Amino acid sequence: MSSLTPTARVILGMLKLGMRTGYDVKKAIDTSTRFFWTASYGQIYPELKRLRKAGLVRAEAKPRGRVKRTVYSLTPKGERALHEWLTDSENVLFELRDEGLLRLFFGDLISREEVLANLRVQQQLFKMVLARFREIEVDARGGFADESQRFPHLALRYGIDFITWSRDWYAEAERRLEAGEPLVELEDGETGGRKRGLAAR
Amino acid sequence: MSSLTPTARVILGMLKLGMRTGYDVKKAIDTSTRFFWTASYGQIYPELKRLRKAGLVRAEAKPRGRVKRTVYSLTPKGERALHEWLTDSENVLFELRDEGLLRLFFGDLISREEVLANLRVQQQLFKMVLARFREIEVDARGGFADESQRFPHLALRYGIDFITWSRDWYAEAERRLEAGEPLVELEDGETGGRKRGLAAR
DNA sequence: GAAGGCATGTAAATCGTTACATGATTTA
DNA sequence: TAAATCATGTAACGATTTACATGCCTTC
Repeated sequence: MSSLTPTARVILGMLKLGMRTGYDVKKAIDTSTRFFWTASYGQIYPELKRLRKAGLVRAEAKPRGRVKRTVYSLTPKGERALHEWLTDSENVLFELRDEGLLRLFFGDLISREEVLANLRVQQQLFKMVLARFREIEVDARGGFADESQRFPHLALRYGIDFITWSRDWYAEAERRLEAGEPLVELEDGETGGRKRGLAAR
Repeated sequence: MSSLTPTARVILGMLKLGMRTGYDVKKAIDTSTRFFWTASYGQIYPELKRLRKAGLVRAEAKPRGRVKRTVYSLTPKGERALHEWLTDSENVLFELRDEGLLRLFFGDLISREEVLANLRVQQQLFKMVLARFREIEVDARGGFADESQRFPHLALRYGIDFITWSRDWYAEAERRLEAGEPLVELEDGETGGRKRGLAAR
């Protein structure tokens, strides 16, 4: 099992992808993994120091003019730890915290109109997120999206596709609630009977 | 804006849905919102005490035999706070932490075979999650799924549909990587040109 | 009589955000 | 010359998990 802290995982990867300073790493996170893996300065700088003490990264003072600046890179030990984590399939962390869904869960406690309003607000939020994603996708041409770095783009695609799917799911839920149709379809049998999800198309 | 802590939100809702003890609330969370909203005993019991001090819930000692037992219910103030939160559209919390995606993001740092292995492991995990979800959906007949409580079932449906979608997305990514096809399709124009997501069907 | 479920709690550790502080360099 | 960006860091607070501790009641 990998013993890297959550923040260490993204730091080591970003350093390997060419980021050099803590500031760089933070910027890269904010423009790429932010949707599914965040980290703040309050995590990054202390973690870089821990990683240095543990011998996974080396630090070099590389001031730019009079500005102090520390450039980090992976040690062989850090390379090994990164590769080990990337190919380890135990306990893959997956956490979701979705307040919109929690509200939907409690939909029976408010009026139909209030639920409809919530469903519409959610769709608006998804549309705003999508707009931001699309900007990033265009910007990214200069950043990660060259031949040797296809996967950052693929992960971004997952984000766009997921939010699109989710927006459509909410739209369908709204439509059904408005039309007075059953919210969830009845099961067909256990086997083979491909269960049509609410937003299946 | 709602000032309820994350744990308070789910506790108040669960009490309103009929849960009575801290233990009940925990069990309800574990069998229903766990996928998108968790809470541990270490959160729930202290939070119940805070809510009582704040006057949002009342606590009655209702021992069962010799076992001490505290039964909670909402005060009018608690009802108001719950309703306010359920209909408040500011700052809707959405957080995702997905290690599988982070690994995919760093796919350029490992071999094609290793990426394929990761994609397959992810699909297996999704299938296991789906199996658990389906059990819950069947069990839930006795719990939430009566006429007056349709929305818990709908939220569960979202979970099932989402994981199903995600599994399919990973399957398509695997297929493309195996076939040597481009991982992300090129854009067609800005307008109207319905961008086909990787796993669109 | 053993196992599992009901029930309540705390302590320690970890994880993470937010707000603050500082100052140089580059660009408009 | 003002604003944005580069760059590093800390302190306080808040959220959360894990592990531990306890003991009764119900079902097999």
